[in-house]
Amino acid sequence: MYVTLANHLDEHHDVCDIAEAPVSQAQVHARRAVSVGHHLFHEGDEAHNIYEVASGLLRLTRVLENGSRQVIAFALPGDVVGFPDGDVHHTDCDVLVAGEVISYRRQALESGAGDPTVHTRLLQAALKEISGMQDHFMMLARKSAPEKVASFLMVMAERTGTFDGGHTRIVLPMKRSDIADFLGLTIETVCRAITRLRKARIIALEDAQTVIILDNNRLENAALLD
Amino acid sequence: MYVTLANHLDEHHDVCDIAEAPVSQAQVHARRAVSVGHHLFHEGDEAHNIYEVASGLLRLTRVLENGSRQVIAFALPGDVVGFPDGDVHHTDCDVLVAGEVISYRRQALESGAGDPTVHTRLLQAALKEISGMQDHFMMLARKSAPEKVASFLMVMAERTGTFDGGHTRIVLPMKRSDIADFLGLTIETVCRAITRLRKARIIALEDAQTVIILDNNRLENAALLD
DNA sequence: GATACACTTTGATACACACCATCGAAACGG
DNA sequence: CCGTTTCGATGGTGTGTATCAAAGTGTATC
Repeated sequence: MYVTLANHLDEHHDVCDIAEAPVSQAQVHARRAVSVGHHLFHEGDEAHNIYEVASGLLRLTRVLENGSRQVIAFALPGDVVGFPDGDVHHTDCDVLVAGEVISYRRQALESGAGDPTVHTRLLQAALKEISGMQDHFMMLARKSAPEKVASFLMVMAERTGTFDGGHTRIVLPMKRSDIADFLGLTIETVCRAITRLRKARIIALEDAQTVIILDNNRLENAALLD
Repeated sequence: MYVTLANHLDEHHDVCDIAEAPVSQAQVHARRAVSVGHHLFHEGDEAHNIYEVASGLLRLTRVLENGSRQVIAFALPGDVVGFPDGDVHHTDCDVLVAGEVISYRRQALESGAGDPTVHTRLLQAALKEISGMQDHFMMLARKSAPEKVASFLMVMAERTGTFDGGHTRIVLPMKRSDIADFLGLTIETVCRAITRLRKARIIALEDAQTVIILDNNRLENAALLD
């Protein structure tokens, strides 16, 4: 199963290792709390920092001329966001779930002169991002609506799911409109896909934000509904 | 107008500057001719090199479990391809138009220890790639078929177009199926979109591969056809 | 507890695009 | 020269998803 969200770094390399590692260069990075609704940066802002999510959930968005919005990615703990294009950020980034981020100076990525560990780490994050986005291409271009929603749930389960009585429980902190804008669908289509998964007893909803995966296998091949 | 193909490097910094620059590190890069049909790498291959296109046209593809193919990008002169995910390539890459590529050792990107000029250049190419792919997201997810085709023609015109009696001429070396797989459409839909643009006198076809842009303005807002 | 608002869900309809089939043109090989 | 193949273009049909509309659910406010 490939990852369609922004990519997590090597899981064996815990975020805290970095955040609390001895600082070899002054001002290389700093941990910082962020609250819901706060914008880390806007599209067009000069890019001073790159951020690694320590906890919480970020949303990266972009707006088309016609006003339609695309959610580029949801950034979960371990993800790195804010890779600049030239000198500026090319997406908006705001906070959906409060948490902490580690900010790195842009130079930590762009120059090999600083801490080589951080440099390599950020670089690998950028490369993983490219790979993950290519996966996302496949999904946007080639999957049906139910397949997209099922894939999304699978990825969220893999990354944020908790076990609970033999089943996996997922919390979806984002709104249906965010999911729709992430998958290239409408809100209604997302709802319907979820409803059909529910009626097929593949998933169950505790509430609108909380999904229980009842049948992982069928969720994987969720193209064949009804 | 944003770029939906793989991203060109700074145009003022000609490819040849690098290719023929004094080599400060042995084995840093090598120029090499590639012929039509040749594969530079396959998905899953161990990634030894990163390639910059000097001339010709490359195609990056990926295949879904169900067999459907996605063209991730067409790589034109100035583009860099083959950014690894971990140790392996995550796309296929083959040659659509013969030309020359400059191959760099993967270390030239991943380690800051080598030639810093090359390192920075490859890194910036990777960052531009991320930005360009985000643009491509917008197109795949949010644009209609005619808009996608029009955008594609605009980008090709911008990058490869030649002027000819007041109009821009574009050569499309790839097949309709490649364009379709790039845009997330079917061959038929691409053909029909082109036909409608032609009947609306926005473009003209010299032959199937050669497009003349008759009305740039209307091509930009090509949602409103008929 | 009543009202208001935001969000989710469900229903009905329309249409864009996929799918299937056909045909013409060009390229190729015997 | 003519069969074969490949590619592009076009027509007809079906369906998945967008769109429009409205009801349902939860949460905050007074």
